[in-house]
Amino acid sequence: MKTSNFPIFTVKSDPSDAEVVSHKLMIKSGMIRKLSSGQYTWLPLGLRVIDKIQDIVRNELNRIDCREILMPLIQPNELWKESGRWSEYGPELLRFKDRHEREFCFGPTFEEVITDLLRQDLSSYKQLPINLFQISTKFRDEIRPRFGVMRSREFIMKDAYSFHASASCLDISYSKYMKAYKNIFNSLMLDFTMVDADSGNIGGSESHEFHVIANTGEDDLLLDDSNNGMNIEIAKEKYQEENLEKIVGKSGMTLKKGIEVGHIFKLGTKYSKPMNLRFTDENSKINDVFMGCYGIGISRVVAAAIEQNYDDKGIIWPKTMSPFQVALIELDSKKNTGIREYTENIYKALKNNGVDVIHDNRDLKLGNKLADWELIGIPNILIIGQKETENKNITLKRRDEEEKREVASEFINDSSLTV
RNA sequence: CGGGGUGUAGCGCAGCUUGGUAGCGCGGCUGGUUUGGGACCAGUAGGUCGUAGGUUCGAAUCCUAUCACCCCGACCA
Repeated sequence: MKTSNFPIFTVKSDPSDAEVVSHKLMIKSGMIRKLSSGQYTWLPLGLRVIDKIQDIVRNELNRIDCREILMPLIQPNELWKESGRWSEYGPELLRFKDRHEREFCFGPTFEEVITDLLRQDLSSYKQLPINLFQISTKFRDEIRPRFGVMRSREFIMKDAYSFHASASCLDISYSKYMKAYKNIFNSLMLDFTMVDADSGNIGGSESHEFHVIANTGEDDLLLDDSNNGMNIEIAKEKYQEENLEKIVGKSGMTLKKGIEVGHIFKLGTKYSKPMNLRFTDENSKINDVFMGCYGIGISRVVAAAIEQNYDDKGIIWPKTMSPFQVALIELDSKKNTGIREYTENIYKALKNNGVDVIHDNRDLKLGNKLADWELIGIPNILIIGQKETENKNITLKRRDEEEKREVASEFINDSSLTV
């Protein structure tokens, strides 16, 4: 990839309407632009980060044999009436009529649609378990969207659903997802915790939340020294206490702020029963299907990762979700074709090595280019100008190091440049 | 929905109190000099001052309405 055909839209000044650091940095680095409140366009740079996260999520879900599907964004109200949520779900559910006066809603979550899907094709216990997921844009008409993509109305979510012949099978699957989620957030290199949670609007018997720990988080968590614990609603119930300070005293644990990036639920038969999703078991008996559902806020993960990894220069990406592994800066190439040739060779060699590299061939000064790539947060910056071309070496500036250093051109084979 | 705030050039802002026909920084474009941490000089383009109405000889400025956006709260994955 070269900057000549990969638009870089960095800006110098802080956007006037951004409050939290992730929102500011996502705008400044040119990852997103606002369309209207709670709705953002993902630019090429931002979308690369989304893609990196999705790759990791897909990989882990494939490992537990969860298969990908894609469901429509707009859903007919009949299904929601069947489940009872047409009346239960608040104004967050954006409803509208089509030209035939049929009522629809924008999908905030997909239990109804997938339950309907499965009841058409599921009949026997021999087909179970079934695990499906999708990654798609969801819409929730938030009371107050805020903090950029942290709490937006349109957002990208991975939602998975599992279907089982019994509660014990659901339990087994639930722990598989729990493990997969831990793998996902470990792969994303985030400081996170899993806590006992309230199942809220989605419903069901048991649920756990995954939080990225960050001071700017909107959720209160009660955690012990190893960051195990529960969300604050559960804590209030458990300790029969509303006052947060008293809860801390009673529990001996600490209050921390978290950004909820994942939530897993044991739904049981909450949807299968009212919507008649049933199967015939080995004794020819008809039973309700046991279900689980498992969400990850992909777009929110991006913001959460930044809240946890930045400095005064900009973002510091965990390498697994960085839009690029290497920014290759070419200097002064106008006056000396040897520089261009040497840089081009390094670029090609990096690509041949499978390094995810962006070649900055813009006609800008070193300071401008460094500032851009440090703002964007690329882990490795390689600089090539007159000096390096003559010495046949490269200057390396790591995002997490203060000083630049000269390395031999063979450095392009270094394993630290790949994920 | 309640409270607070902001809308002026692509971005960030000043001007508004005290009405006289719009300015600064950054960015853009052209030319030149530069070039290893956000260069300099010269020139140039770009704005129905959120929108609508009103007051006035005259409105970015005063009045009314309205819309959008941000913050706090209630709510929520």
